[in-house]
Amino acid sequence: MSRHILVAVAWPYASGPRHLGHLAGAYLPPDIFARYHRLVGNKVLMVSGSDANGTPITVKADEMGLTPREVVDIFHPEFLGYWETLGISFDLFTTTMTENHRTVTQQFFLELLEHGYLHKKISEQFYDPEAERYLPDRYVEGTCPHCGYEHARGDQCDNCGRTLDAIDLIDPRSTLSGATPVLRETEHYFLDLPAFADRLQEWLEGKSSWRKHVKNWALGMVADMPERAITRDIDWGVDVPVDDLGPGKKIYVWFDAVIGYLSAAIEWASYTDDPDQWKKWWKNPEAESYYFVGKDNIPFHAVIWPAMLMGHGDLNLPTNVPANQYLTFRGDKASASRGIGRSIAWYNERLQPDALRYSIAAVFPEQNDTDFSDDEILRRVNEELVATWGNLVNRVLSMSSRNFDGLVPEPSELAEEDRLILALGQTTLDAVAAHIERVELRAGLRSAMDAATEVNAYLNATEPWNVLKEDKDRSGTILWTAIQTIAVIRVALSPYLPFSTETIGLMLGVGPAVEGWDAPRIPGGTALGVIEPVFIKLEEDALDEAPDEALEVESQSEASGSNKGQP
RNA sequence: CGCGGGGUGGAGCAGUCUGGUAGCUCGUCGGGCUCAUAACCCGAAGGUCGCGGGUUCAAAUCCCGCCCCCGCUACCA
Repeated sequence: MSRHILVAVAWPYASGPRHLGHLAGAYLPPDIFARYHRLVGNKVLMVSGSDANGTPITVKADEMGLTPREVVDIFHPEFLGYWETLGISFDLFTTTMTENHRTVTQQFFLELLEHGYLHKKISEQFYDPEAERYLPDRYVEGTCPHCGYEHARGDQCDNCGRTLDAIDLIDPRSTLSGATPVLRETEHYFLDLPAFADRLQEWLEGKSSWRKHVKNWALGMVADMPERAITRDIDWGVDVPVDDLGPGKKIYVWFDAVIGYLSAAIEWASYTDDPDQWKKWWKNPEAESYYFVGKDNIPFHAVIWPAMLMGHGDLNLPTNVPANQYLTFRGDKASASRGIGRSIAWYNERLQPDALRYSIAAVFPEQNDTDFSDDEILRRVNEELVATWGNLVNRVLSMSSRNFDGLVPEPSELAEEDRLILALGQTTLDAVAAHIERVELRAGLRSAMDAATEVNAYLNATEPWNVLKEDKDRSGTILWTAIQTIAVIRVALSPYLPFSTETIGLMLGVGPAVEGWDAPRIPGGTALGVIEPVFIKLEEDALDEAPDEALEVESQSEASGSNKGQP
């Protein structure tokens, strides 16, 4: 029976290029997960979009001398380019600037208001009398109350690293005008999170399959939650749908960003011939939803968004939030100034998409921060992808093609060793499926690659190239067996490596598409395609950059913004 | 300060819940093979499992204390 699966992907801020950390944390995992489920026959809806609101966008706009909308118009297309090149298979990648998103957000707000979960509260916030506007924390600078550092930002002190409250700064200054900001009372709507504490706790404790760091962090947070402001004194964002706060208020970005998962599903459905079908993923209690985010976003997706959904009612809560930890580049000194700032686009220009997908998926930081470097990419690609899998395909198919008239050999009687390796195919599919179902994507990839190693060993043991000289039938049987197994491993790897999957399908004579999550049979006599190496072996200096280029990348990274995925 | 996660052979990770001679991928060294993108296969060396106590016949695994790293809502990967 086919399941409905919502694959919700963290919304990247359209404030700068994305880098490999984002890819590993939030974008590649959901694609692998979604591709697998589509092959199994489940109904997948995978949505996300550019987050167009929020301080990072306005900061960036001020920096570039553009309007926030113009900033989004620069980076949103860049993101679309990443997904296209890397095959990240969104059903919809929209933005939070759409009329639809505005409407859905406002309706959500009104629903919570009606249910009594939103309260107005007056608080104090810094106001810049010269610029005539309220200041977000990071627009305020002053002396750190903890260490005395004179240029601490309102949200954090760069010297001692402590998280600050702007109000605690000594001798505060506005970074906009230099003026001394004054505290002003301002009224805002707050989400009554404490009202959900008990329900959240009960709900979270039932999540036995969640990753430990996600569940425990969420549970720890539930124990002591303050009410949380959902409006702000800013002029860029979604309008508050009630007018009793007075002018100059917008919905706070984190509130509208998570609603994007819902609004994007609704927008997607509006383009189909059944505009109501988003409900199959959101209102059908059997439907599942998986939220792919970085670890910094756990509070929003494992606690606050579920609370909002509970308050709204009639919408599905997350099935799982398989948040990844961080991919770090610290270990490689040379990369400290390069790898971090490099955009996904930079790597796309230098690597085959599947090579990048492979090297990242092999090190997904699923349990803890994982260190990564350009050397690691080269190694993973050359020693694992090219040598083990690419070479297996190449050695088997070129031998078959050359000695059997470009056809898949006809098998004769199977030996025990052949049956064993054929059985490996189904075992591998089952193992990979089990891992992906549990969102253990790295382990799933490992299982598939292990199968490739076993086939290589089978070939070394059976030596079809020698057998060929005395017993062509036997040699053909061995090659037929290897081809069947390659065909299965191709299926198992297809969620990870969609591009080479197509290439290999053409070589195998079965066409580019994978039909389903099961072992295909390729009959003897099938015409093989043109056989050539699938993956390009990388030169050692493939990721070294030219000197002049370095400067450009450096400045780009300076300008580049939040690399956080999310609200 | 507090909360969560982590600290395992040269690198990256699994194992910790359900104590019982420390495992995987890569690298290194040696061997085999030669169909294949100098690719593939086999074997070996290499770890007092962050530190110090404790429980136990037995601890990477349970308990206590300490140290270090990452994150905790925005430009930090």
